[in-house]
Amino acid sequence: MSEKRRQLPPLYNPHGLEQKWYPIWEKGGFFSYKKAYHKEGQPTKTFSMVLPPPNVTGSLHLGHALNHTIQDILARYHRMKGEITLWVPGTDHAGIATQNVVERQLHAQGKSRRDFSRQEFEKLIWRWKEESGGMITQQMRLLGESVDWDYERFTLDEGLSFVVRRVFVRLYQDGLIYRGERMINWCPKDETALSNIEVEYKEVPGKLYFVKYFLENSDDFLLVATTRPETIPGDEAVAVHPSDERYKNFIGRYVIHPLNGKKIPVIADHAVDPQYGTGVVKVTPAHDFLDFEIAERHKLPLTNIFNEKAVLNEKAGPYKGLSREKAREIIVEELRDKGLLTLTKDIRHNVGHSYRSGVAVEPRLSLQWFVKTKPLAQLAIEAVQEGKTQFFPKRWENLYFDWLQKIEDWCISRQLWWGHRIPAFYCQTCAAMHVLEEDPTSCPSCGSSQIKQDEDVLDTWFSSALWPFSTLLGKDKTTVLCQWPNKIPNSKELELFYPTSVLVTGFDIIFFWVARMMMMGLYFMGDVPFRHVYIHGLVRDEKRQKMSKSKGNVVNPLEKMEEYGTDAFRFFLISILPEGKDIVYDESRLKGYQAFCNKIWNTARFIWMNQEESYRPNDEACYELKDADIWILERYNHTQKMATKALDNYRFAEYTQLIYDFFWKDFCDYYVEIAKLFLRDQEQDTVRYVLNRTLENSLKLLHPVMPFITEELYSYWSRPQDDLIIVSSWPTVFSLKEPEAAIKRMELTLKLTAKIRQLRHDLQIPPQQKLSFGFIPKEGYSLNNYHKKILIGLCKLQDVFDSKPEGKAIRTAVEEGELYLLVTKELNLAKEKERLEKELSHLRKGLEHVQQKLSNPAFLDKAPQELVAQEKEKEESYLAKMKSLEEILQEI
RNA sequence: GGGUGAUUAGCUCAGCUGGUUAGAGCACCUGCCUUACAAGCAGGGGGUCUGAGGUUCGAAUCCUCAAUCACCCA
Repeated sequence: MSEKRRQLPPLYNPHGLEQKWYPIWEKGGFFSYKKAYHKEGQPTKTFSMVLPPPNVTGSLHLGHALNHTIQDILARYHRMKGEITLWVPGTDHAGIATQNVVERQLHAQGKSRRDFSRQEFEKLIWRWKEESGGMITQQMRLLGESVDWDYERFTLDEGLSFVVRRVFVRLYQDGLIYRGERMINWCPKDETALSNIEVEYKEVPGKLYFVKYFLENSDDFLLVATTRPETIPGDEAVAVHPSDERYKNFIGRYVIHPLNGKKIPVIADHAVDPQYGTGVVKVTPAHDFLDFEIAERHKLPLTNIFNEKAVLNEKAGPYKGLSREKAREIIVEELRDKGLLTLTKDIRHNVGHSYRSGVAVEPRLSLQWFVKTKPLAQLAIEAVQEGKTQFFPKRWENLYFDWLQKIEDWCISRQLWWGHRIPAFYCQTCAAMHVLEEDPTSCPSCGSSQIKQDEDVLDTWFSSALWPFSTLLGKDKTTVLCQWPNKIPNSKELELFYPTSVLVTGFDIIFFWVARMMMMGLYFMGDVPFRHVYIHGLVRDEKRQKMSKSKGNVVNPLEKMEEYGTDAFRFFLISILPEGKDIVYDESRLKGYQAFCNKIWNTARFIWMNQEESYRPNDEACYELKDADIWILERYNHTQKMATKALDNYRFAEYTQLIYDFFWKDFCDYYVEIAKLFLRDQEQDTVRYVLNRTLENSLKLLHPVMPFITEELYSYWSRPQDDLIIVSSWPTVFSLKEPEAAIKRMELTLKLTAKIRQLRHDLQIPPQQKLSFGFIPKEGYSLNNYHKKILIGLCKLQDVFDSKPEGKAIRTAVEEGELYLLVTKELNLAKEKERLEKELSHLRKGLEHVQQKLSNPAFLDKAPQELVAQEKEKEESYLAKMKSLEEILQEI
């Protein structure tokens, strides 16, 4: 029989594995649920996820890498468990971000989008999208994501766009979408409305200006405190708190506007904070949320003095054409000249900024579209309260409830050209407005052909909110039309996979996305969009700072994958993932997991070096398992159970930790070392079987987090071509008949191993020098030749005797018996003595601890009897150990 | 101002329903190129679990207060 053995290089090289395996998986249809669906016939259990769609403009950052790896673990795990698994990928058109990219390009050519028609500009963006939009999906392949590319979606696909339109029309018909003139947050840079949650409040330095407003026909004045003097041209009143004694007499009188001399009233309103500034505020109804409310109550005129770029307009009179910053300078100057500015005070205050552009938002009165969110929010709250959707970790539910309970109407119109255009049509002839699923050719009211579609597009998050079902309805309008919302016939995917099993996302978009998907899913599908929501934290740098391009502390995952290998990188991300907290990026651990990959590689290498290439572990053969075999299989069983449980509970770091410990410590450090002793003996078949099976099952346990190396090594066993680890079944436990006695013997062997190694080190006996030990076990313990062979092998011994060896011997304390080292020459015992004394004091402390408990009558009385018995046992064991230690110390 | 979370070894973190002599990785120290792996092997040091009270037979774990830090909302 010619022995052909597989030769592997001694250093694991991850490069090339991604490129090798990913196309095999993708082209082979292994990511497609249909493979399992057709195999199994009628599905028993399904598993589905939708990927949070990244911006089509974006590239893979660390946050994506983490988020996607978590999902890939889940997808691969459930697929291996035999569940019909669908993971839907896709990208988001990202209104402002994408439009900005193309506008920047135009700007570089000295142009703006206004130099083009809307259609031309849209074409430019589409062209850009086709050219560069696929970058992130290519990067996702590098990460190994097992998404079903057949279901790849883009939020502006025909089908998805049609779903958006149908949803819009329906919500409008149901009175849940309306158009109205309201105060909204306006971004002067992008020249569009934003929703409330797209505004970030940042504490910035500012000034509080104290300005005199003289009373009509009087030398008396009210001192108004304001942070925004540039809005003074829009003032329509000054206001005080109704019960503020200082100003009671002024209510109902008039003051003279400090700039234009207009007469404006002094009003009383509860919204005024008497503690703020002087307790007198100016009211600028069109430029402040609070002032707008006050103005509504007091029927004040709304004077809008800014244009869409936050430049003062003709209503501001002489200040027309000034930017808000310039206007502030000039107005402050003018007030100072007039002697009306009495004081300025440096303060720090919160100013809203656009989360996209970063510029200060301008509260602005304008005509916009809104979703009436209260009724929808109620559905979303109840669904979570009833447990239809569960958050992991659970505490995130509080944040979700909080937000939904105080939710305000959602401004969904954006003054952009890139996105889903609002399907509202205005008749130029009869002024009627129609909201329609299909573009009309004439006005449904008067028949006029003079109709115009609304210029605005929808907030990108509006389409994202539909993602869990819009993606399952088909890419084209026709498939959507025949499937939804008509219940029959329904889409097969919708039936199989909605509600999706779990949504994986960061806490920062619970409001933006999770809550809104809940609202839309419940309203349109009658069920929650996902059963579970797994929330993970943000990745931060070593100093716990958020990573951002401007800080220059971004870590590029692709570089790290290149440097350390994708599997190591994935394992790293998951290992440092704390439950529901932010993640601190610590690269030293990444290096450690690179080493782990190498360890796996070399373990396989070792195993293959010792067997023929054609070797397959045969489950049918009758193996006589020895103690070490039983021990390692039991350790594996334990790991399998715990790791499976960890995955089922979304405890990802625990899952990786368990396998890491098992593989490296139990399997490599002990079992493989033991196996070396038997691989040339009679027992070799058994040992080889256990080595192969343990490795194989470990690879399977590892596959979800380390897909490439596991697939590579799995392929080295001779097996049918289509038998890939990605579609193998999740490993089960070995059935072991009454393994306890074997495990007990094995544990003693390993304990003696540790003891002997410790002694050798303490006595500074070089590793090469062979030693002899005698071990006399207490009753209930025994060592046979098998165990002795292990001891001899692991500890480099000459021999192990069953009695105290002849000649000078040093005794060492072990619970299970007496261990003697045969001394052949003078040894330095100082270090050993020191260690024993330390151990003795340790024991003394432990004993004290136990005796304290046992001397407490309340403990004996109230604690469970088992525990008391346990403590008594402990006490005895302490005493015994101490006694033998003391004896040994005396002997020394 | 309201809320949430954190505080455990030099660093990053486990420790889940109270019962361990408080764990891991990295870093550190000592000794080894033992033919799978020096990206390795063997051994080791290091913590009054932020502080103060309380509940309990028993607290890193539960409660209260305080301190510090972080994040979210206004």
